[in-house]
Order: sequence, then C-alpha cells, then structure tokens
Amino acid sequence: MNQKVTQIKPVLKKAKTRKLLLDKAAQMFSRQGYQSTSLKEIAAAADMKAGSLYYHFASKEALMVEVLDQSIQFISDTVAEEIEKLPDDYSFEMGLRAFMRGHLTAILEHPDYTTTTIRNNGQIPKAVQISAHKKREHYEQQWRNLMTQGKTENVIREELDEQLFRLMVLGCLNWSSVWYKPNAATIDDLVEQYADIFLNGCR
Amino acid sequence: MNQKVTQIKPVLKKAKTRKLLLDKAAQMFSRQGYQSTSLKEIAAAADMKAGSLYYHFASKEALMVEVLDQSIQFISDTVAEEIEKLPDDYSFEMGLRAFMRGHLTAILEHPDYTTTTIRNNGQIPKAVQISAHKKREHYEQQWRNLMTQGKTENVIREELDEQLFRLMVLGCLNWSSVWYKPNAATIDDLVEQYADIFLNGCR
DNA sequence: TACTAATTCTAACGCTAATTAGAATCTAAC
DNA sequence: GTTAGATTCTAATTAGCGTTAGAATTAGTA
Repeated sequence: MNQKVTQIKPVLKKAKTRKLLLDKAAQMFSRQGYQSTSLKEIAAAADMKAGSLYYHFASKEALMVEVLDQSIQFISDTVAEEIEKLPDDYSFEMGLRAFMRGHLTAILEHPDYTTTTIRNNGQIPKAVQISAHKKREHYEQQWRNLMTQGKTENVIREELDEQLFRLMVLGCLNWSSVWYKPNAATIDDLVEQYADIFLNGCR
Repeated sequence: MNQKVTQIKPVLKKAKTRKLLLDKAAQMFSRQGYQSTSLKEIAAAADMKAGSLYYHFASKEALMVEVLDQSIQFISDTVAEEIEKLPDDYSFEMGLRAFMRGHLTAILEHPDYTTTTIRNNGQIPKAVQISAHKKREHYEQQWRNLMTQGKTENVIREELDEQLFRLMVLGCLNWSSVWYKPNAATIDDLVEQYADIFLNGCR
C-alpha cells in the first residue's frame, strides 16, 4: 500500500528521451548538416552530456539512420492519409492534388525531419545513403503509378514525358521548403495554385 | 642571350594554380559538403599538401566564399548571354525560355560550382551566407522583373501570384540538379517541356 | 533503510582537422 | 653560378570530434 506511484512508466520515459534526442538531432541535422552537428550539441539541446547519448543510440550514424527513416515514413504516411480521404475510383486530377497536399504538408509542417533528407545527400556514409534510398523507392513508385494513370486518362498529353512531369512536380514541392515561411500562404493555397498551373498553365 | 625562355608568365601561373584549387574545392564541396571536405583532400586533388593552400587562400572559409561567388556569377552570366540573343523588345514568353535555358545550362553543365550553393545552405559560417545572399539578390531581381512583365502582358493570368510562379519555376530548375544525368535528355529538351507545361499545363 | 536496475556523467582515448612558422625547393634574371 | 623572390613542403600546435569504460547518480521496489 505504501507504494510510491510511478509517475511515468519507465519504458515510456525511455521512449520519450529517445524521441527528444531524435527530434533535436533532426532539427540540427536539417539546419547545419550531418557533419557540422556534433553529438555534444545534440546532447546539450536535450540537457545531457555527449557520452549519455550512447545509452540510447549506438552511434552518430545510427541516429542519422533513424532520422532519415522517420522522415520518409512521415511523408509517406501523410500522403496515404490524403489518399484515403478520396473515393476508391479517384481521378488523376484528384490524386495529384492529394499527393501534392500530403507531400507539402509533411515537408512544410515538419521541416526538421524532411529537409534533413534533402540537405544531406552527399555527406552521410554510403551505407546510410543506400538504406535511405531503398525506403524512398516504394514511395516514389506510388508517384510513378499516379503518372501512369494521368497518361491513360489522357490528362497528361500524348507528347509529354510523364516521368519528367513527375520530377517537375516533386522539384517544385521539395524546393518549397527552401523559401517557405509560415503565415505567408497556407499549404492549401499553395496546392491550389501549383495544381492549377501544372494542369492548365499560367495563361 | 643565354637567357632561358619564360614558359609561363609567373602571374599567370599563380592564377592558374588558384583556379585549379578553386575547381577542386568546388567539386568536393558540391559532392561532400563544406564540413565533410578537408583541406588535405582539396590539396591532394591538386597535387599539393594542405599547408600550401595558405599561400593562395587565407582560410578554408575564404575558399568557400570564392566558390559561392563564382557560382552565382556563372549562373548570372549564362542567363545574360541567353538574353542578349533576343531582340530588344522580347516577349515574356521568349524571356522565360531564355532565363530557363541560361539557368539550367549553368546548373547542369557546371554542377560543381552551382550545386555547392544549393547543398551548403546551412553549414557555412553566417558571414559567408549573407555575403552570398547579397550576390544572389541582383539576379533574383531580374527574375522578378520578368514576372512583372508576364503580368502586364497578361500571359500570367490575373488570379495567379506571379512571385509564387517564379518560385515554382526556379524550384523546378534547381531541383533538376538532383536527378539530372547527362545523356538522358538534352537541356534544350528540358527547357521545351518545362516551358510548355508552365505556359499551357499538362493537358 | 537497503537493494537493484536504469540512466547519466566524468574522464580519458585515438584521431583528424585547420592553421602556422620556418625550412626547403624551385624559378627567373643577372 | 649566384642571388632574390616565389612557391611548396615539413612538422608542430591547438582544438574538437566520436567513442568508450567505469564511476556516480537517480528512481523504483521491497
């Protein structure tokens, strides 16, 4: 009876610390890059000392792997959510809008994780790179399928290369994270104008 | 009479070595990032030892400043060349194509310098960042002017935000450096399809 | 209170980086 | 050949990194 109440389940507390460290790592990796971020800085941001990180992660590299994994997972999940809102037989145009909204939302609302993927292409160990690339493959395949649908629906004109079109769209979306400032425009506004121009052109 | 012939003007030889070092630095900065590239590597690529770099450059930071300067200068120059080919009273559509061709050519044919700008946004010292940003301003202003022209010519529709349109176009162009492989498509082909879609849409 | 396990810290290791001073080498001109 | 200047190298300094082992601390349980 005179047993102290456990404030937080220990297993939960550990998970919480892990998540905190991951968040801070994502934040600094995305802003300063992998090599420019020291474990000392990450630890300090979580009120710890560098050595203590090794209780939660095997190495700096392992930290990066998890950040990249969560990043692509997050984008993929957000897009899936948007797709589920659509009727089963959604059109290319509806699909395009949903994909764009999901991708943009993920990128712009959680820039710490997602821009890490973009910024650190060259400077992470090879093993980490190919691991991350594999994860991205499945997501990219979904985009490719969408483009094929656009082609068969004849919404993407005969003479256009639908894969180049895909790269255009993704380029626009990804680059948004470079200049986007909240308050300026809502994500829905962005999606509207992007979709309008990609479908109808500027004139 | 028995005077040896000077093979290279000394002032030229010095400039040549500087350029070689800059080229190698740009190459490695763009591929590995600023922090992941050591002066030892750069020097080795130019058949030198690390310490010798300091005869030509004051510091690693100074090296980066020059690479970034030349990068934006190069893009700006290439675009200017394309514009000069046009008649004085060129239309928005012609201007847009010329801007796109110049920008893409610079980015894709000299990726070492230009992708350095893109990749290293966060990981270079603050002073270097704002110096580079100032240089970019003038170039961006040219793009803004082009967009204003598109608006007055009414080629960019009333309800569209022409600055957002500019960011879309530049996003597409800049992102090309991430996936572009020579041999796949010529730069002119890219420009054609990009312009077609931005002006007319995909359908 | 005492015991135990979980968690964090401390202090050191080996390594590599940027930078520097001075020695060594090369080049061009007399 | 000698000299002076330009260019490169050598070797040392200093600082910071990721990592580790073990001590110290904390928190939960009896």
